[in-house]
Amino acid sequence: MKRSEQKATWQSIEAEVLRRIRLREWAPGDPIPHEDALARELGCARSTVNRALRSVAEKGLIERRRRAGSHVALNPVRRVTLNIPVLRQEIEDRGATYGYVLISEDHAVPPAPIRAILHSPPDASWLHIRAMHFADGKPHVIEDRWIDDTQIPQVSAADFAAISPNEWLVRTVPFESGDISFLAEAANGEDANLLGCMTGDPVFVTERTTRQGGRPLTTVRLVFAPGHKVKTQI
Amino acid sequence: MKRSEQKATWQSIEAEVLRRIRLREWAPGDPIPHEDALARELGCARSTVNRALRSVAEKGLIERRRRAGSHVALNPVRRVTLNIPVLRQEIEDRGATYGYVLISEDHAVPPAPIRAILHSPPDASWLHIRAMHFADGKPHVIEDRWIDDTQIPQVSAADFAAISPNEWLVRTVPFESGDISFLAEAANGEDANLLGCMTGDPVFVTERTTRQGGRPLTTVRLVFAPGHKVKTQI
DNA sequence: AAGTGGTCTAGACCACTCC
DNA sequence: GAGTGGTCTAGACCACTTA
Repeated sequence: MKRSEQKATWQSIEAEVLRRIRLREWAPGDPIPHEDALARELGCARSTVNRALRSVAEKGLIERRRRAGSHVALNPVRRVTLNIPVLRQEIEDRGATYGYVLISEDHAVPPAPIRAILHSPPDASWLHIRAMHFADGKPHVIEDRWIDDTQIPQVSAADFAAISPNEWLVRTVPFESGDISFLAEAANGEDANLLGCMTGDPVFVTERTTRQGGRPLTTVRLVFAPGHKVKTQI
Repeated sequence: MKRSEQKATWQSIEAEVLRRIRLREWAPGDPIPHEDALARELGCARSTVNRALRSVAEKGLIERRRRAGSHVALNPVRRVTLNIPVLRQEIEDRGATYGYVLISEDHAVPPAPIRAILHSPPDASWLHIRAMHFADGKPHVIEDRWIDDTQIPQVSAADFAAISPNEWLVRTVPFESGDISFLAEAANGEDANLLGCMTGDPVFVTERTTRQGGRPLTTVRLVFAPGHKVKTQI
């Protein structure tokens, strides 16, 4: 590899490492050369090798541990990144016209399954909002959200007839962590009615809970109209 | 910020940047200080600032362009990473016993929708495999896969009665790129029969196509048993 | 044309782990 | 205790953009 090369970039180092892993020059479970050794072999600084190997590790193809070195992963895990934009953005990015309608807004005690998610006592009342998002006038998704307005007092100033909770929260409330689930469900009567489909039709559902300092701030259930697909690249 | 500090780490710089964005010290759309300025202000090297800002950019909270500088993103996009392990691994990681059965293996011309995905001429024949994966003896997912065995000749040596195409391919075939979709569908009669559910039950479906040098190598459709959830952290 | 982020280098120290 | 990856630094050059 010592031809009339340009300068080695970390991308080129990464490509070389990926090549060796793909061709089983370095087989699953094998240790790979240390950063120092690779730097010498490939004619670059150790930090360049470090940058490349970090990228390979992020892809799940090698595992790195201090003192133990780097090993080719035994169980290569595919890591996929999903972009989750604000719903309005998602619709407009597809060239469709965005529409939004508030369905209901009140305070209520969440049903048991929601309480479990929120670690909420059986008598605590949350802000409950239901709304719909449209693409080109057609129902796109139902937003069913519970908000802890004791933790987010500014919420009382929000006008959810004009801006969706989805968008308001993203723009207003800093969040720390959360979890997301994706699942398939049968549309219940009310969902079907709102989405303009038949009861029992399969619908794609996203459940998301957002936390701050370990405490749930809000949990939302998004029920997408039949036919919705989430796509991404590997 | 010039108290008796430890040395500034890129994580601490990142935390400070995130704090300023959250508190709207730097509002959406605003330009943020240049790397040089931040390095001076926070008392560290520019490369440390660079490392921190790159991390913030990966999270989708700022946009960086040469010459134009870094700006707080107008539409913060949540980025979520999904881990997609080999099916066997996924089941065993949950503490369940993995089971696998080959249903059918033959050569056939794919139906039109699959041909479209594969950019396959109307008369080309592909290797078609159907198989099932079990968790603790219960049907977990149907694997319905088409493989281009002209591009993957080694496939003739694989024994898909003993190892699933899913696992064999991950372990054997290097891939370059691909795409994944997630959707909800109604179980058709055959799927329902295999999964032990009712026809029309909502099922979570994953469609994945893998390419090498732009050419599709394989496309697979995974039909999960009702109740399946994909979970991840933000 | 000029300014900003992207990257490389060489050297250094440190933190974590495994022996 | 020793070796490996993790990170910081100071300086440099480059690539890309936009003014």
